[in-house]
Amino acid sequence: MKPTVHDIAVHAGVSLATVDRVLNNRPGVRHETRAKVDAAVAALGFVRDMAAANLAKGRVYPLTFILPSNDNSFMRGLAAAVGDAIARAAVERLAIRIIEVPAFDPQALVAALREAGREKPAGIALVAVDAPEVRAVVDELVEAGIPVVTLVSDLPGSKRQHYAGIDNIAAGRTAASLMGRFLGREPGSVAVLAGSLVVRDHRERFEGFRAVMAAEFGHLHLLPVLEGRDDPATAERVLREALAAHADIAGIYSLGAGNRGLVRLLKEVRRDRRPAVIAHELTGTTRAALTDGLIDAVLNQDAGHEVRSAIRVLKASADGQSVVEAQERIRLDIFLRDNLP
Amino acid sequence: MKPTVHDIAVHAGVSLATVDRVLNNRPGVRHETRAKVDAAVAALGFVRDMAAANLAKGRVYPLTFILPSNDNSFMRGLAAAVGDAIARAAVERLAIRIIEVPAFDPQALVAALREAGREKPAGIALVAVDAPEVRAVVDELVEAGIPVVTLVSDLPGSKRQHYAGIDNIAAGRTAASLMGRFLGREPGSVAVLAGSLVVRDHRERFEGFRAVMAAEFGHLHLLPVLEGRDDPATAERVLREALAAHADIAGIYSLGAGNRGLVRLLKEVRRDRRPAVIAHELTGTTRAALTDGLIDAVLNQDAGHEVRSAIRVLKASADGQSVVEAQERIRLDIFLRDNLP
DNA sequence: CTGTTAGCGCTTTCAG
DNA sequence: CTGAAAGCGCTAACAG
Repeated sequence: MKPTVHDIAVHAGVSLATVDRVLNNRPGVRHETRAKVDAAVAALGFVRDMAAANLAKGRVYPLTFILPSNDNSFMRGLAAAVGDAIARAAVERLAIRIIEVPAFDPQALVAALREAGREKPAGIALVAVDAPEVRAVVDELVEAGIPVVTLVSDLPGSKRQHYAGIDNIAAGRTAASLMGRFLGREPGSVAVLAGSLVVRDHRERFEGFRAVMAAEFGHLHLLPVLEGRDDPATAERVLREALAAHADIAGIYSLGAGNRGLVRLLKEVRRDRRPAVIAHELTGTTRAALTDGLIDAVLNQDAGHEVRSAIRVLKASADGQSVVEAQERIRLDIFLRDNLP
Repeated sequence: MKPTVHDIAVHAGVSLATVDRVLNNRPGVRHETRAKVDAAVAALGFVRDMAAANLAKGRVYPLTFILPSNDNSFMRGLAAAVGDAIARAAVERLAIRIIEVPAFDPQALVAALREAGREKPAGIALVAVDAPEVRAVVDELVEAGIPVVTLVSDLPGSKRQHYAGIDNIAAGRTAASLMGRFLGREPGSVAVLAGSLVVRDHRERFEGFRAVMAAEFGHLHLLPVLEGRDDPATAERVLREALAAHADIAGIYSLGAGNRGLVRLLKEVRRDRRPAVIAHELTGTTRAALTDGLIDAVLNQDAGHEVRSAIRVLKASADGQSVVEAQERIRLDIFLRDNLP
């Protein structure tokens, strides 16, 4: 039978209360007593029953999610995933609160983090904006003992516990490999449509894409990055101009959002002259385009998985437990017409 | 505050014991009483605290995994994943038992299922062999109230609760799409290396592959399937013969195991004459070959995810709970050199 | 058929 | 600094 606190108490010759104090590193226990308990724990191979502990404590995990109020399909999906988590909140002892902040606004994010921190939640998840002041507050929070994880967009160099998102450099490299393979040996130009290169994910994707294109597919010419601001209309306009200016565009890599504009444009292109197209995020638009043969591949991150992972990590971190590493690695999904979920 | 059994008891004007009886559909409660309790549950929005219930019951979930004693990398990985689960068994209230059976042997599998069933576990997971007698025992077990899930290889038409594995037809289709794209417009032959077409996964992958090749890439010629018996030496031999017989082989789809033989052979081929190669399962061999540029893409299923999913589903099924559907869909991973984990 | 009572393993007052 | 006792939400005998 698995040993319980009771067994530990007997073995160590102390009371339950003392065992509990030691187990939870609470003050008010003599060094020697502590040692006796530790010895008993080791001797009996005791592992705490977290479920019972949580029951006794009536513990709930107040978690705060800070999400950009960006209105694109992906962010809506992310918000929906958090909503799903809220639906399961009762049974998982969660109390999830969402704070919305304007996108790409470091100041707003800092303010939101401060606000979140004041309520001393069991953990905070945020879609990071890569700015020094954000890094500073995150570090403060972590040092104050509040676990923080970044979601979708990371904050490297900060003290955040974990990043629940894909490797964007690998995503860009993968896109380049696929593009190169799809285009074959004939020369041509490749256009890249980003939201904005001031955003870290987009910059990293481009970086990875550029690197592999240069190293492996020298016969393809990479055009200057087009910035579509994640906005369908803008994306359509800049792409239309690019297509007009460069007759030899054989491929398009859309690494940001706003793919509705891209797809509208693609529909106008004669089927046999359509470029190879790789886009990000499986949404209604990209899924339909994939099915219709307008887009050739979609690189995706699973928002549901990211949110569940963030929650698992925050919970575990809140009570000093470890996680199944492999389970928390967010995968880059590659969707073709044939393996749509 | 969340309502508890106590609140229900008061609201319904009955005792705790009666509430418990109703909640667990235990016999010995008058219809009217039952209705009162149900009403109270609905009125107060009561949700049972499974953690507390499990604590009171001292519940553990004895689960039985029936795995083939096949010695290939993938099956070893699967066994390792079950091993990881066993390591976490204590904290998750699991008692996992593994039964090994000879691969592809319906009789042995039937015997193992019978044996597993006699111990009345909380659930059974098996790598199915697609045979009527297996289907029959599985159905018996399910009807006897033991949840059953198939792992990696499904048993369609049976009463199994769930299939924790990839869609193999989609996998084959995806392989074909990639192959077609990789090869471009020039004609050529494509070889398919299977373990054996009597195995359902392999048959389905081939089916999907063939369908897309025929529909989309008519200029490519699909050679008759080679059966390598998931054995490196055999695979190497049959492939070598095929390459000798058909000088125009431009692509190889290896949809089974035994890729060590394939890779050995590929190393002999002059770099500029190397065919496009797509294989299944990310193992040491395929990973290295991917890195070295000998294999172009690897389709993979995450054994760890499959095992964790099977456990979640069995547990949930054992106590009549529902699962997060999206979380239990096993994805087909596509790995290129650039997105290796 | 229904209620009472004593736990499950851990935490938490409140006294010593 | 340490211990005794009550209780988290639920279940399981055992009586009625």
